[in-house]
Amino acid sequence: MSVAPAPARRARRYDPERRERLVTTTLDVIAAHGVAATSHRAIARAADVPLGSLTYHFASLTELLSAAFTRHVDTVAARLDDRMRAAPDRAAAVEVLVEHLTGDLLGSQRDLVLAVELYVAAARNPALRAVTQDWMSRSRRSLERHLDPVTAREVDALVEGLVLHSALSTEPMTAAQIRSALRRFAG
Amino acid sequence: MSVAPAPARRARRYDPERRERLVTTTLDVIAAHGVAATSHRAIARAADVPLGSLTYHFASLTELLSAAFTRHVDTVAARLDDRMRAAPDRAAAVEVLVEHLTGDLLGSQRDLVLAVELYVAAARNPALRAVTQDWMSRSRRSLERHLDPVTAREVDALVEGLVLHSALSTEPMTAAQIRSALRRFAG
DNA sequence: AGGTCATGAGAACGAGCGTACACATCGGCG
DNA sequence: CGCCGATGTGTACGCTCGTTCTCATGACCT
Repeated sequence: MSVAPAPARRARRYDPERRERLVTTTLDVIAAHGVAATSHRAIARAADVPLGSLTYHFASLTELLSAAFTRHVDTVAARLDDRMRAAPDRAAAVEVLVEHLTGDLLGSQRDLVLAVELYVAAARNPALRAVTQDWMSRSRRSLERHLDPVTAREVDALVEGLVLHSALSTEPMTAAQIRSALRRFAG
Repeated sequence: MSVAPAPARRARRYDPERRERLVTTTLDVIAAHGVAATSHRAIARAADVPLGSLTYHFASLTELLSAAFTRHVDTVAARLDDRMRAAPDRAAAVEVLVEHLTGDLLGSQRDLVLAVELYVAAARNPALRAVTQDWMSRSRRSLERHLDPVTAREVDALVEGLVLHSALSTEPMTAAQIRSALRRFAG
């Protein structure tokens, strides 16, 4: 008779980029299933990694969530600021904003969902609130490249509301409606 | 010797309003600790009621959450509509909106928190999304009493963004800033 | 070449969860 | 008055969770 089958121990893998990959996988899981469903085990499954690996690379789940959201905010904030910096004047800046909203955010459900999920999580988790604050201040600073501070703040709130509406409404606003709303404010 | 102490079974209580009380207690727990922390056991503790009582009155936790949010939305929506209906003209309606935002929503952290928590929960729970949709459509209809549909929709999004900003920002906008933003749009 | 230690793997623990269920109680109706 | 079904109570089950721990492995340094 043959020996009993081995306990199917997974082969050890040399994986120097694992920590990095865990961050991006975490963002994927959040986008797909929400923060509430983002557990160590869900991430481990998605990254095809043993459970223990997560707490080895990140002291706690909160730390991992924070790292993931920080990366996401960095990406979006940098993209917005690059575009705003490139805009020659106020009118162009408004167009940039329209494009930013209709093209990137509303275009990809992913960025939209991540934004809302971050808002949610931050409401109860102080560690994540720092990330939200960072996002808000960077966003506002980008807007102030071409708008006065008062207008910038108001546009920022409007944009936030548009994002939220589009994420939750069954009939999101069209690009034309968004352009009209922004022009009314800052055009 | 005396008999062993009774197993401390809680006295049965005649409590005809319990179902009703569970709804309001659920809202309290959500406001205090967030939807994510709102479990059967947390509600039972807060309402001083045994665990089994919750599943007796509500078939599932989702059903209880839905009932609670529905009640909250009804309250806020009715209050807003009453005030909008009472406004004689567009200018008065804008003032009503300012008061609605600065006085009620932003004044009480409670309503603010409940709004954000509902947004969050609805993003993943279809049963709750119906409640959000109801809130959005009723809110928009109230605004349309004095504003044209396009403006109403934009103001609605702006208000949503203002609520979100105020819920999460460490330096929320002042009443004067909010008034200025709304006037700019609909004044 | 050999030893070491960062890294990887898997099992286990204790807690909290939603839900189901068996049993106790009693207001209200026949 | 006597029962019965609506209501109230406590416990148990099966599950998932975050975290901890032990042990294996092999890349890198001397």
